[in-house]
Amino acid sequence: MDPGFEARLREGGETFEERDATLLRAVDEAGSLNAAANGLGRSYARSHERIDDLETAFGPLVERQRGGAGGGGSRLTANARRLLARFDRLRAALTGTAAVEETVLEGRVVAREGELTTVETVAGSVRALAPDVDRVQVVVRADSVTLHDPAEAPPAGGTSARNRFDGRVARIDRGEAVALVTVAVGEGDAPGDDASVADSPTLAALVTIDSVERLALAPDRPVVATLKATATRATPAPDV
Amino acid sequence: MDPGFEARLREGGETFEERDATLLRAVDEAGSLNAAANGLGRSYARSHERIDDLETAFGPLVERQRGGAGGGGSRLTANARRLLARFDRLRAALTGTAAVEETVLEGRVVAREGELTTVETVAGSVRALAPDVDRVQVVVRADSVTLHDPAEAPPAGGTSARNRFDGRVARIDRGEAVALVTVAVGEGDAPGDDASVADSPTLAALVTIDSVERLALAPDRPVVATLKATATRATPAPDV
DNA sequence: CGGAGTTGTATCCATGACGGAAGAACGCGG
DNA sequence: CCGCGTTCTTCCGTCATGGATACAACTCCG
Repeated sequence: MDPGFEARLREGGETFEERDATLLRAVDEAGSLNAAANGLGRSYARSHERIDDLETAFGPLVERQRGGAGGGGSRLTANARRLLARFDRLRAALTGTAAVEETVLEGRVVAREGELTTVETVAGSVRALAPDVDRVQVVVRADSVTLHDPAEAPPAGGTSARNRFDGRVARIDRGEAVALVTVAVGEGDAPGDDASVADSPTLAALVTIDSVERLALAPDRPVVATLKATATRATPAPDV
Repeated sequence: MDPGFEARLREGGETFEERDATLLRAVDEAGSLNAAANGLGRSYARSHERIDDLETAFGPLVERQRGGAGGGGSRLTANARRLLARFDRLRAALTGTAAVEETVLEGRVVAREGELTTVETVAGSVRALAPDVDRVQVVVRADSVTLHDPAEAPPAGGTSARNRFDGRVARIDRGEAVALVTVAVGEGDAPGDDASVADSPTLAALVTIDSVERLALAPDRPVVATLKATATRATPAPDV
């Protein structure tokens, strides 16, 4: 079951989406709306209409010229390029979060100040942004977990990363440039107690290969994981 | 222009989306598919068909019972509840990234190891995940920036947060439980030089009110911002 | 001056999605 | 044994989407 999404930009009742982005890009490459629509296997008339609609909401997108050398053509405006870049950024951000590994911890809310809560989980207590229910799932995205050398871990008061877990490396999955480090964060496990590592809850952290080497990460090495409360979101737990 | 998305879960050619989630939730509340479809203003026949299709891809979702007390009814399976929870987590994660403030820095790629690059920007050099182009926009999400007390900032080698900026607080926008802190990260600005703060590039950081107080953050106070390379994504810059 | 290859604009039509309606099967309760 | 409110199944009308086609307008070029 793989997660996905469809990115959108809304403005003035009109929504710009993937389909529109590919159309604009095709116009940019082909130099004419006709060729673009043709190349995409879409009808010229609809594409033309679509661009008209988009322009009323997002401002001028293509400069059209009819007649002339080669019969004319269309070019993207600077506004259109900015729109495309904005759309790309949104999609990149969403792609990141949709694709990245995540750790899910079930727990219950034990304190709350507005949206900010303290959630008690098997891995200890976590500060997270949570909706107004009692039992929640805390979602920790692997790319939001920072790992530290225990000797040099920042003191609890000196940083805005308010969640801190002492743990030990359980596993390292190396990729090309990044590595997924699984950290056992069982609360009361004594160092050297093998059984506890196998059983304790884990937290996945996505770090660069570089960091793996700088921190000399290896299975069973102690490590400190920190994560920001504002990057930690909770959702209602399923009441099975 | 506000960003948005449509979350999806794909499995076996079928895609589960918002519409389906609301249908399942309505069945859960109403206790019968008939009442659910009716309440949503959707046709029973279509809703029934849709659930059938979803079940062939995602496994059993509703236990149907026809006849009996009250004519029967439908209840969600545990599988359906897990699916809903999974969908909620995805949506929550996407909502977070779509809604959060972001800082965009233009720059050029000066080094690359696979997907991991070093990008030179006005705010200094940043390690980020970037596609294979020369000029990029680096996107830094405010909830991925961690702030530190300069005196207690972790040494560069002892943490997996590989990007580090020394700066000063430019502005603090307090919310209910969180605050958006704008940090001036100009490279060579001398402390006390007011003009440089106004001109230098800024980085937005989303932290809890709590952290604002612990770190005694206030305009013009020095602060260290760190962020992970794996949470920093770049996209091609628009070639205007 | 005509041809070429566009941009505009209008119209037709195939397809799919959806609601509405109608009817059969079901099983508990009165 | 009958009625009720479901779940199932089928058929039809409607609407939105989008391709296909046709045609006028335009302007540079040979």
